[in-house]
Amino acid sequence: MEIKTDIFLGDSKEILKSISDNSVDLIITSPPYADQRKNSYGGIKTDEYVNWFLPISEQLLRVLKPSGTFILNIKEKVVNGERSTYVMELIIEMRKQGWFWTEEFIWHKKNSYPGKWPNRFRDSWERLLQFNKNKKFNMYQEEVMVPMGDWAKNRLKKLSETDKKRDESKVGSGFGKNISNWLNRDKAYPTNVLHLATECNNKKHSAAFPESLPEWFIKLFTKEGDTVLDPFTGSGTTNIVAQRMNRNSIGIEIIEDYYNIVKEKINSTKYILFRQEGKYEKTEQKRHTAVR
Amino acid sequence: MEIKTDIFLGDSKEILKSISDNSVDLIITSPPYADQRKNSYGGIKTDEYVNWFLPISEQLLRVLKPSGTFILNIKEKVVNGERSTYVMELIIEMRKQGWFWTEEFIWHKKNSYPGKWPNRFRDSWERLLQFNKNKKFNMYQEEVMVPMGDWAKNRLKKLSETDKKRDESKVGSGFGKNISNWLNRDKAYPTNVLHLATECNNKKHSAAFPESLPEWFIKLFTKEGDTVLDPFTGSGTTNIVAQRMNRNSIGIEIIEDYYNIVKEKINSTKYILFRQEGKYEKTEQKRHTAVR
DNA sequence: GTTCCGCATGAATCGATAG
DNA sequence: ACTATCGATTCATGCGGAA
Repeated sequence: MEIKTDIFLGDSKEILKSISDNSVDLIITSPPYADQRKNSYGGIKTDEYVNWFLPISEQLLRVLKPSGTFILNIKEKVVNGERSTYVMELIIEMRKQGWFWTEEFIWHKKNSYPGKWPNRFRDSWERLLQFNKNKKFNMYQEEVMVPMGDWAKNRLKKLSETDKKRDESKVGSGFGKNISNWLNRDKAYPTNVLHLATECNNKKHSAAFPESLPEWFIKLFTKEGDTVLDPFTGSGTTNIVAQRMNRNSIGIEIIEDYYNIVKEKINSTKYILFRQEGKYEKTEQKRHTAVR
Repeated sequence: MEIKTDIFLGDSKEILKSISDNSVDLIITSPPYADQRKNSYGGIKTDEYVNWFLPISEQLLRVLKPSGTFILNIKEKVVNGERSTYVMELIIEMRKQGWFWTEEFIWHKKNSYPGKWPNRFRDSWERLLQFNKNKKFNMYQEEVMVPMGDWAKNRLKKLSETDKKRDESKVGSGFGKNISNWLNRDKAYPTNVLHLATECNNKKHSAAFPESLPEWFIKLFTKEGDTVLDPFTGSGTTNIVAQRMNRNSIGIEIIEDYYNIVKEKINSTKYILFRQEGKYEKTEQKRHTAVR
């Protein structure tokens, strides 16, 4: 099997035009959030955000397969003591474009940014908006089943054994990091609230989401050999995870420095022999118990 | 001190007109959600929901004190495989009325309703929208502080004691837990994600939220002697909790059966002995941690 | 090799200060 | 008056170094 990973340098709005209709199984991205500051990464102003994004979502609608899914990670900023409404306006406008707004997952960021203010608490969650092209779409729910039981106890177990599991933590994380418990035969379907910590290590790109986030959705909405697209690929997390999980992927990045970083980290083609596929199976313990 | 609890029978839109301007410190309510079925409780149709609610929120804006807060518990239903957009439209329209949309808390329902669907997971969260009349409002953050979640330091110390404390720890965000064991210096401010279970005892009113929900917001946004309003009081949870916490409260319910149930459960006046106002302010925090 | 502890830092926000 | 910049605040997490 041959897995292709294509990273493009340029503006998504333009680059997307070169991608075929109905060719992508999953789009997952975390676009630059609206920001009033001018010099920040991709700083689109709040009141321009919807108009900036709509031409891109129009292209995304075109390239997505009818059975595909679009996951949009976004959160509105506080402006003048108030939450902005551009995300809500965006949802409403995207529906007019033809998107179905199927679901809103919540990403609960367990380690949110600290701070103390007189009128609000720390912001500890982000939206993961699920859009679809049709009401019927591919969803492999069994791939992301979680062990039954009290979530609180589970989390505590994980935390007390964090040190032991340090090495496995990056590979395994479906919901969090506890892989050893996956041998339990009693499993349940997850809910639409995801508990993941942000990765606060030395990424050069400030806005990377944790690998477990794209990993979870790639498991849920694609199978091996499918194609994943991230039109704001940043440090390339989506593409790296996709390649590791034997999915073809496309990444687009407008900033040359990030583009170069990603190009260095990823080979454009990954050849999988039978042996290597077996190796992947061993690393991803969850797949063993999942129903194909 | 005398605490008054007034329950009214009738339509909120009308009853609210009898309440004075700028007289309420906190409005917290869980209105009937939109529903396509006609015979369900308060079944307002999806596409009529915003127009149905706006006259009520207009009255709420009038009766709320400038320093007050409005907490709206709501979640959009799935209609034809899609999330409805009426909540977002409502937020946008309420801002036009003059409300500030300060924040959106997430209520993570740890024990969400069971079920399995081919195209979605269990819905395990609801919105708690915070609206304000001014950008400055009363907020008593210390009242809802939670124990520090730094288990790393305590991991392998005092295992037995730690285990006991863990159940009350950060995962619960202070809901339904015994706060008396907390030490002041071990506390942290909470985030905008609230973790609490729905109460699954068979209330006659189907849409009751758990007592810990209004309790948390009453602690956060009011002090003793303040006034709390629930324009859709249902089984009276908000008023019962408010009275127990020595807050005046107003409840409005349109369905006579519920109204009667609440009237039976609550005395309209509660007299509190031996309260010294002067001492109260300084010892407020200790009192709360001691009593609860 | 494991366990323990210190520390940097992360899609933040407000309010004060400077231009 | 209005905008741009900066410091203070604050805590879960994972990494690195030490025991």
